[in-house]
Amino acid sequence: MPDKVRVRFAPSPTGPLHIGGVRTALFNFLFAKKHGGDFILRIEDTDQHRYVEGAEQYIIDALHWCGIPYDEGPDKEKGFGPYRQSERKHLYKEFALELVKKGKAYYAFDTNAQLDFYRKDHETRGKTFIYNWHNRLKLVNSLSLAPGEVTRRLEENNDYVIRFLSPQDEKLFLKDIIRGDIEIDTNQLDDKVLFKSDGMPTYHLANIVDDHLMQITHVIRGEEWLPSLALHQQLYDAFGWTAPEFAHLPLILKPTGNGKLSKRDGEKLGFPVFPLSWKQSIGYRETGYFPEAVINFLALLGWNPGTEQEFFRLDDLIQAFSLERVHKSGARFDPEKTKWYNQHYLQQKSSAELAILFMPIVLGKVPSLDRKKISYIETVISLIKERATFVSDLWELGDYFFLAPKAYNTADIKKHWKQDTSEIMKRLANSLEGCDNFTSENVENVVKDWVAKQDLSFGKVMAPLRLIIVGEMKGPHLFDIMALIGKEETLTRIQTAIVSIR
RNA sequence: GGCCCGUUCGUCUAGGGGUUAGGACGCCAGGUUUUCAUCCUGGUAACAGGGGUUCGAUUCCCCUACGGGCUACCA
Repeated sequence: MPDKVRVRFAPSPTGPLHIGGVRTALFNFLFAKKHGGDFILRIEDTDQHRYVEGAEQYIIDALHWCGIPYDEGPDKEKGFGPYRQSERKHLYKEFALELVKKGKAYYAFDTNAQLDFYRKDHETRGKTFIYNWHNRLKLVNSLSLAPGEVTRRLEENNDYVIRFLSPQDEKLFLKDIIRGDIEIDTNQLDDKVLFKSDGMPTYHLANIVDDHLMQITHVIRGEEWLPSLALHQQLYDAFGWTAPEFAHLPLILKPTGNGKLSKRDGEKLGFPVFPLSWKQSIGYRETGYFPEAVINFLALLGWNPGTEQEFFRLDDLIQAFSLERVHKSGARFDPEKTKWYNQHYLQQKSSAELAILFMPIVLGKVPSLDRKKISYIETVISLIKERATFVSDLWELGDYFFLAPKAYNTADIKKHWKQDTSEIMKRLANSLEGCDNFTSENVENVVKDWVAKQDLSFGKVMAPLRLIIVGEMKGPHLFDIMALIGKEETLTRIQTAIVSIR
């Protein structure tokens, strides 16, 4: 690789970036950083009709949250800008005209209505209408019209588009880093519109011009672009430019059913497809996923290092990444594995980090809680975090550290609360009363000594005691819980239970 | 329909002419535990089918099937 590697992520601001787009951005970023190159964000907003307010900012925010920084972009001018195609509008027409001059493209005056008619008509006859060599002379364009007529139409400001003149009977040999060699017969290709009647370029033209001007060395994009590769290669050739190398990424497929993952699957199947929330659709961030988990999961979807390593942080990915190890086939999205990754990264975080994230949730449930009790929350988290996948799980897992049980699990009562249990608990409470230094160890000793003297089994005492303190048969070491909520609260809970159970 | 790309456990995947086809998620079972979970151990489960090539094919080639993408003055 002689030149400095420069790659770009070029989303269209037609809505929120979805998880497939994030992965495309990620792979671009990884490739750039692996080779010490630059990663560029370019906004492809050439379609004014589909422009969605806020989408561009969403893309920027999403990349930021994911931890995928770009070296150049709309808000990071580095001499190759502007990075928004709408602001580069003035550039494209002369390039389109250059191709017309070279005989590589031509004017076409067909109206949408005419074209629609041809398409529908062909369809009803079981055929496909393709605007190319076999019918372009029967259509309304500068190839079929007399030169004077073309000039007249242009002078009268008739609507026109500029189409690429796709060659006849040629074989194209294309190269893709992931897929290898691809052979295409140009007779199958259509004369794609390069320049629209609204004065804007189409994706194809703008893309090639900008990639060239921005000195992009590698184009890494989704597989949906593979059919356009032939056109793009021909465009580079027509301009006399050296084409970048191409890599087409396999698509991310729906977890179940057919087709690629779509924006609607999230709501239907109950998992996020967007990094951040967008209107009604909840995002990964808001669901409680850590960006590390999302990145790790996404990286392993369609790529793997060839080792058995499963956990990668961004820096590890940069080290290990290579396009050669990207798969050819589409990968089904698996929400379960994403959760597993999140659980892993949650475990990696310290109780102090988690306490900061958990605090607002606790405050929401117990508004009266002393904000200074962050160290208490930290201790709680250290006891329960190993069973959590999300920060939000922490409440369900440890609510009894903050509030006395409102009810007791009926199945557990049936199983563990016998005739004499109330009496036993009453006596246990008495002996606990005498425990002055209420630490986990001391409480444990007191209870054990007491049990030994009573001719009772330890289990027969512990089960109902857990029911009293927690409300059901769950949670960490019971004496840790008792010590943490304190002697007074422990005794209160025992009293409450004796009165309310049976 | 046409064109292009693909196909290893349910899912993500390793592997690659001779392997007991490996790992991970999930699921199941056992162990640990005062409970639940964690954790540990084990188990379940795959080379789409048919032809070649070859001493030998899951691996290479062809066909079929299936899956995916594209087929706009959208990107």
